[in-house]
Amino acid sequence: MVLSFTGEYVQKVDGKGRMSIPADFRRVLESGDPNWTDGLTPALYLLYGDHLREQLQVYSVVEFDAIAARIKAMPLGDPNRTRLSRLILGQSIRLEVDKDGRIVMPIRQRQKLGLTEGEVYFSGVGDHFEIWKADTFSTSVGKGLTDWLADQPEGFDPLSLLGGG
Amino acid sequence: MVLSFTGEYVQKVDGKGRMSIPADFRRVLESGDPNWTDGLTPALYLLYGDHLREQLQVYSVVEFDAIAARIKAMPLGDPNRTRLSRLILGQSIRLEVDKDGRIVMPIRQRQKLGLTEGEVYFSGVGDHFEIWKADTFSTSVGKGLTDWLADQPEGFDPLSLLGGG
DNA sequence: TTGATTACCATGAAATCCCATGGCACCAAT
DNA sequence: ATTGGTGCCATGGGATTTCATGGTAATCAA
Repeated sequence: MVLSFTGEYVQKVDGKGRMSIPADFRRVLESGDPNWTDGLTPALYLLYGDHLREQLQVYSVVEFDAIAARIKAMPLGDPNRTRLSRLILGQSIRLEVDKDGRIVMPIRQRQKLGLTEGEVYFSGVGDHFEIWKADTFSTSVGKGLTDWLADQPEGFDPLSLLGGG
Repeated sequence: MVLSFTGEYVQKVDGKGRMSIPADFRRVLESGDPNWTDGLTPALYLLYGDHLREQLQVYSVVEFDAIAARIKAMPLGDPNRTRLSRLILGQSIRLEVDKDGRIVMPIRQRQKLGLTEGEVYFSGVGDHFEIWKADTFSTSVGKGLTDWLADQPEGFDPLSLLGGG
């Protein structure tokens, strides 16, 4: 059974860069780590490529491996393969969740979010989740979404945006 | 468990050509060296063939052996076998990581990167990693990538370049 | 001998481990 | 319903180890 990341959470980051991974997300990471068994802690892949502006992304091991395999399946000379290799493989780190349920995010990645310590915002997006500086998300992204909603007609259902069906 | 090389790191090279292999990469090299056990130091293969312009490549022992085996499996008369032999087998050196986690890169290979001492950039690419002169990478390759990203539409996700599913 | 290479130590910073605490939710028994 | 666990969760502090790096001594080669 493949679990998916849903929900949003705010956690603290201390001076060492430690942050608790929301328990619900840990369950998903565990289910997505082939090497995980009860009692162990799961691994994850933290993406920080240049295509990500103010956020980082986290994938489970199986999801990341699947992406890596698809990159590897592209023709060797393809410039897009090179770009993807640099952005996805080159700009990501494998991290282990520690036994207290935390990861230590390196200083470089924290700086990309615009913080060394403080609060981060986690947002589940199905096959991965995003990490934002809490301030950044609430003032820019969250704001943008509520503004957009305000422009929609009364009784608007976002599910109407679904294609196909 | 086969680990893969991910992430990017900048390290210093001193006048003797010594450079630390990023700790994460050492873990991958260890897992890819059949002769490695706890307490020992792993070996690696440094490729500097003429097909590599301003970079060098490093493969773990198992990965390199696999490539070597595929070359040997080609027909003896095949001119491509000869070419591959020269570029991959002929233009590579086996090195041992020392107990401080460093390798000594010979002067010839450093010169190929355009440096004798200074800073080098490591970039993980899955089954191997690349070594660049730090300046070269940031001004040419890194620059090219960010320029390309700037040309993409707002909210562009590089994963959309993946083929198949 | 002399220059180059290799092995061995030293150090500050950073990362990791281990333990401790308070809070909240869930369950059971009164 | 109230009380008292029991356990997981988020968070903090201190001690310990690892990393990256520089320096010095020993070894090797010509």
